[in-house]
Amino acid sequence: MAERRTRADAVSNRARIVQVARELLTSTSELPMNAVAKAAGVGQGTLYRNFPTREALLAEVYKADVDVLVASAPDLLAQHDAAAAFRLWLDNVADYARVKRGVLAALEGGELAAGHHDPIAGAIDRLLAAGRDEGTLRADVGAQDVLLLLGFLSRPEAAERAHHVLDLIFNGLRVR
Amino acid sequence: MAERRTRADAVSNRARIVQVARELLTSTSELPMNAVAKAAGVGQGTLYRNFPTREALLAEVYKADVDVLVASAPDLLAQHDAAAAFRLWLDNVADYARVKRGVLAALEGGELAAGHHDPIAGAIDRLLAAGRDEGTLRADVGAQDVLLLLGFLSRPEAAERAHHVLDLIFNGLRVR
DNA sequence: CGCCGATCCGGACACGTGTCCACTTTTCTC
DNA sequence: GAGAAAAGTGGACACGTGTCCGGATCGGCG
Repeated sequence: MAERRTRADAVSNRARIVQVARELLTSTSELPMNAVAKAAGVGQGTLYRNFPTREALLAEVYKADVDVLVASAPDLLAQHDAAAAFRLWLDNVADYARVKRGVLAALEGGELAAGHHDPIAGAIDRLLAAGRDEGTLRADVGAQDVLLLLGFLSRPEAAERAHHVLDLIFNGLRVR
Repeated sequence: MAERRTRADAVSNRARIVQVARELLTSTSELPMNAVAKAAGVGQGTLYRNFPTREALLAEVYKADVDVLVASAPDLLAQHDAAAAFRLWLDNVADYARVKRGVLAALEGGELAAGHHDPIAGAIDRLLAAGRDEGTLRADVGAQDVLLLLGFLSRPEAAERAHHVLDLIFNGLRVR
């Protein structure tokens, strides 16, 4: 029995990778995986074992930001009716997206896998449920749908039209 | 003056590339550029000069399909009111997207460049304009917005929810 | 017909991604 | 503390993308 604990060097390696990635992202928005590996002083194998995809790494780097975003949902719900809260939350997402494309990439890697269940999806679910109870948002909408619609934010040309398109999306989610 | 005409071999090469690409796509949905080059018996340079991006190549391959899609817009408008026509057209897009992801990729490469002006955008503009005149579709929507929203179709997990999400989008574009 | 220069060819390169596995290091056990 | 097994390492590889440029090739012209 007695599960072996994870090796000390493994932990520090993982931490150093995230650290290095964060630093690299301050200078450019590029994030070559092999550069991360080299800068962190680890091999490609180590990097990819810790973070199978670039998204996984970005998710870790921007975890804090994502957490703020997720946490803002209940706050908004406390201060506004569900529809307004939802609308405001969408704007928050857009703002984050504009500053750091990475946040977007992170949430796009959305875990469809079992157990893990994406916190962003959770936040959206909350907002949708509130709107549903309130009778202002369509009942046939799931977080998955919203995530799909929000995907446009990752396109580079979306920046300017973002808020307008969000308007259209929001309009479509309201009950008629 | 007297513009030199394009060399005969250049023309045949271009044609052969498209031909080969089409054949490769019948077996798999993958389309490695270097494989195309090799199969067509040309160098990478030649391939990339003719089609700078994979999307450009796909656009050429699926040109016929896209043309059908574009041509269907006026037909639908002739037989239905603008809102219905638009809704039906969106379904057409989704159907094409499901069968051939390539069509999607093709239209996503949407020429923002001058002069060329994307035929798909043209079709959308027509539909939108009709809806605007009719008073059933929002006046503040551009083809660009619709294209952005339609982007979700290229995500692999969109397949099942596609029609539902299109419903939401359509709902958002209607006047309230 | 044959030359000349514009045009086009095509493969070598530089680079990034992601996988694989022989080897090293760490932890546990005694 | 010593030994062994497990856990982790890291760099070589295979592959795909896209660029670049020396040289072959074609079309125009005398």
